[in-house]
Amino acid sequence: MPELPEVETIRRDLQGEVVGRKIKTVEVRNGRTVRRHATAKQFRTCVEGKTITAIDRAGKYLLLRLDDGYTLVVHLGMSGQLQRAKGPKEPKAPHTHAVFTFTQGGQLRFVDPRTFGEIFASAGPEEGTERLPELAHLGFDPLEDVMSWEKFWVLLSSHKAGLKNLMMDQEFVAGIGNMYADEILFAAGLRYDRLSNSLSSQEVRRLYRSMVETLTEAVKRRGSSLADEQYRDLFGEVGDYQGQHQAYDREGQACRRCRATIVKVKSGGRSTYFCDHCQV
DNA sequence: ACGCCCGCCTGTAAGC
DNA sequence: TGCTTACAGGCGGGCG
Repeated sequence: MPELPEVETIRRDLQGEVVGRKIKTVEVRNGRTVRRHATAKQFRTCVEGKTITAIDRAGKYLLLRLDDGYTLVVHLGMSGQLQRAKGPKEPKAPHTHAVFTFTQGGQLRFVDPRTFGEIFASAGPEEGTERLPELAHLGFDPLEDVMSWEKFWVLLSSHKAGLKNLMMDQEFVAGIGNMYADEILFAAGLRYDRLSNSLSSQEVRRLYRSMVETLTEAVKRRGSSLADEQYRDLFGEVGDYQGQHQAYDREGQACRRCRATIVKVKSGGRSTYFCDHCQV
């Protein structure tokens, strides 16, 4: 499932591949992927004929800036992929739901078997504002928005929630999903069910540092591709961070730090992996 | 305010 | 062997 490191990897790929290109046509091939527009035609008029000027990211959202101030927003959901294609003759993968064709040739395709992803165009951001109204609910971005650990402590203690639930809450911090939440909490030596307002200053510092370092390292390795998921970058290549995982998807295996057995529990309907010895 | 559950959706894998 | 069931989870919404 694409989380911040996977989305950031694709953002960097897009920067080199589609910035400066003009969208000639958009083909919408199913009724679920393009959302927040009355009709697919209304969406098409928002993006056709426009040139992509920059690629930004907010949490797990990709933001393709267009030359008239519009933003083309892409969320990959659980199984979404963006694929670069040379042209219309290249065979389309199953579940190809949107195809952007550039005037200079070449295509950008959105493929998404589980259709949890979405695409929409926004007229924003308004002059003088930074954030799209549709994404106003998102919390700070762990890599884009640097903050002091003291400020992080204030934010943490203003909630009384289980640490994992809070780290996955996109309104608190944007971009962390089930997999990286487990990896971050392992690196910090903290259990998933510790209450956010119960941490010592040392634990807060460790959590903040673990969040930034884990995500940074995962970006360096171009994200995680597990056996049961389909994450691929813009060129169809798998990531390289899954081999570095300490907790996620390692039930029954030895903890790489203390050799105790990694435990799997269900929390809020989600699988949670942790070391009962290293994480307190 | 927070935890928890559901529905959405398909591919894979385990179970009978 | 073949069908059924469980699981994977991002996100929004509802409920206690």
